[in-house]
Amino acid sequence: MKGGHRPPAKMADIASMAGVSPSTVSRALAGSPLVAKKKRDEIMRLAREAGYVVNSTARNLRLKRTETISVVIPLAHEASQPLTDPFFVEMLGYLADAITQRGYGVLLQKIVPPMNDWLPNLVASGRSDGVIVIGQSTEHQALEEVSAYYRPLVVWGAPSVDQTYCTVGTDNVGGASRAVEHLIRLGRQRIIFFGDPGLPEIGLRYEGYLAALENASRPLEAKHIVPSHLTADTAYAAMSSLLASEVPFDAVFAASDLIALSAIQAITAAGLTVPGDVAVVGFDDISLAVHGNPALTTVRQDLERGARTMVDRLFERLAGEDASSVTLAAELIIRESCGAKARS
Amino acid sequence: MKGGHRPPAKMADIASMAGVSPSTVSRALAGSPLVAKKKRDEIMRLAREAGYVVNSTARNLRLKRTETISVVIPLAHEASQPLTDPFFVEMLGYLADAITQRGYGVLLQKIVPPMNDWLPNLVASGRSDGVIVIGQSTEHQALEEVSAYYRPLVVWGAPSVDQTYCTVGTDNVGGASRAVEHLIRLGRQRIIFFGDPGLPEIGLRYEGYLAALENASRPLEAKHIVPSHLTADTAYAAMSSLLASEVPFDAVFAASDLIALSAIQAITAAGLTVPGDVAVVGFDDISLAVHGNPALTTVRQDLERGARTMVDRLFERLAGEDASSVTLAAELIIRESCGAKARS
DNA sequence: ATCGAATCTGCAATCGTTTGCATTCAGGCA
DNA sequence: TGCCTGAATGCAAACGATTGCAGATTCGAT
Repeated sequence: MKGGHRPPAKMADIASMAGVSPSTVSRALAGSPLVAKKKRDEIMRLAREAGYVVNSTARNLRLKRTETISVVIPLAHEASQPLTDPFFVEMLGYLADAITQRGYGVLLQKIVPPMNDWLPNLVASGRSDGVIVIGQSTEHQALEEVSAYYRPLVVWGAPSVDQTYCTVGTDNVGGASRAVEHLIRLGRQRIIFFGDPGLPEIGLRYEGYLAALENASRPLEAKHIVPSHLTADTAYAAMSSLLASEVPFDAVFAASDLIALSAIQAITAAGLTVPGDVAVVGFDDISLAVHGNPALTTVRQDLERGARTMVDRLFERLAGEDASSVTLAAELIIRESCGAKARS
Repeated sequence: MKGGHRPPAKMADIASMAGVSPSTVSRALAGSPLVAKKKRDEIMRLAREAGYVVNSTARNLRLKRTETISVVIPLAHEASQPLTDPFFVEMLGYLADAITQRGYGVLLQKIVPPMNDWLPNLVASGRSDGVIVIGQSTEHQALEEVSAYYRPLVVWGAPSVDQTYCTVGTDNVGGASRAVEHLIRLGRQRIIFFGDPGLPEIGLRYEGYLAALENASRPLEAKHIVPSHLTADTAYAAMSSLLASEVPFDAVFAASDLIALSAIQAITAAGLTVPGDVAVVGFDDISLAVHGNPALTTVRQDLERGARTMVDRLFERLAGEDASSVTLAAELIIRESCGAKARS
């Protein structure tokens, strides 16, 4: 029935079965009206019964396209660790959906930045028709260079002034300041920024944090910033040592949910309560945030929409249009992790 | 320098630059000793400067291989939801690592099971040299059929008697019974099995659960089993209604960490404590387990090793060897979620 | 019967590599 | 000089599809 055993059938095989030329088979399978309906159906039936599927390598070569999109995940931090960050992963899932829906394949690429010409090479290899990069990480320069001559490239992240490549991202500044304003409104006095402002997106969140403090005429004390890489483990350690250092604080604005959740653990482990002693706000709204204990107040990035937008933009660019960068709104999601302060 | 602008250079271009034939360029780039060292270096230099990269589509066609592995994720439950299950995702990460290390690409495929001939089609399309399926889900039949004629196929999951395809998986029975024995040793009286024994792997975990109870001469009460699909949301709801139903229990053995974490939330939300009132054990040891609140006691599946094993097996099969199924040991990881019982 | 148009179908070139085989060339030896 | 060997190179045929163009067939109308 669905056979296709030893060497998989090729178009010529189907052709001789049907007593026609390969051209006709090709046209028939493409549903071309050039071949008579009756013969077309007959050929399709034969092909199905033989379990024939066109060889996409050959097809791609002839058509000069691959119907495949590369999704690359640059892992600046986390060394060679397997992609563990839920943010990447959720984004990847949505991207896979959006790309698959268009009938394209998803080629997954992990990049650990000491690699040098990965982007130009990826582009030149012709393995995919377009490239989506999740996060600029430290690769701004490489992205900039390639985008000068390669159109179908879309990057998740923050737009910057000197940048020509197309980004899609969340309003980091606005989202962050809304979160911090919320903490201030709740009466929190000393709000820590927990994250590494050196990375493009985090830098913007830091800006939003500063803006909110300034707006409320709160002075910034330097020790309220904690540069920290974005892994769960380092975040836990950083928070623990911060707690041990006896720097006083009653709120934490974490640059991502992942480190926010780690921070909560560290705080709880130190015998304090969240939100009683310390309020915590995250950023991202990964699916775990709502399941955290306590559930995490956070700034929501709409990844589904973001992913769809990136894919839309990418296909516009594939079609020759000149899609430009987009910034998506961020939404503050209020949950339990920054409720009422304990009286002391 | 690294140029390659309009139409990307082809081999013939490099050939004419170097004043040789494409054959020579091809051989030079492959490092063949057939072309004189001096000329070889010259050609390589030229190619690098021109930013030339061989077109892999053409190469693949000629060589009849793609240097790409398909990784497919069947989503039996969760409808069309984007891959959110951390188990899949961690596995995917490790697989991507192992595959990339061999210089192969990773083609990601999400399957939502009402699709019919996805596997035969995937295999026949020639887009990849081999296929790894993460979880048998409900697709046992399809796997069985295809494996009859297609060798390079490896599946994560449980081996079953009538099965010819190659699986790699954890010792579900042993792991589960060790977990339940641990609960019994801690003095827990009524242990719920929380999960859907209908799925292959879960079924084995259920077997282990039964075996442990039987060993301890504990009777099984039917209401101690909760069939439940594996999403975080449905698990929360199921646990909530179980708590509301006033069925008495003091321990839960959850079929996965994901639903274990949800269960903990539901239990906490109902005003009970973990592990004081209810002890909870999970299965998988996803990276979140250790960061849970409380940290989750669980049966560890060594996904890194599992992924590597799958890839090893796959490449053996690609090489024509006849790699057979493997079962990996499971390890009980004791953390906070099933400590001492509260006295009542 | 002849012609024209309308339908189908097949030929052959093409996509960019790789590689078996033939060819060229240089140099060594008789 | 002539011949042979070996190293280095190029020719041309794949790989398996798609498609412009030309050829074949049918049919109706004159």
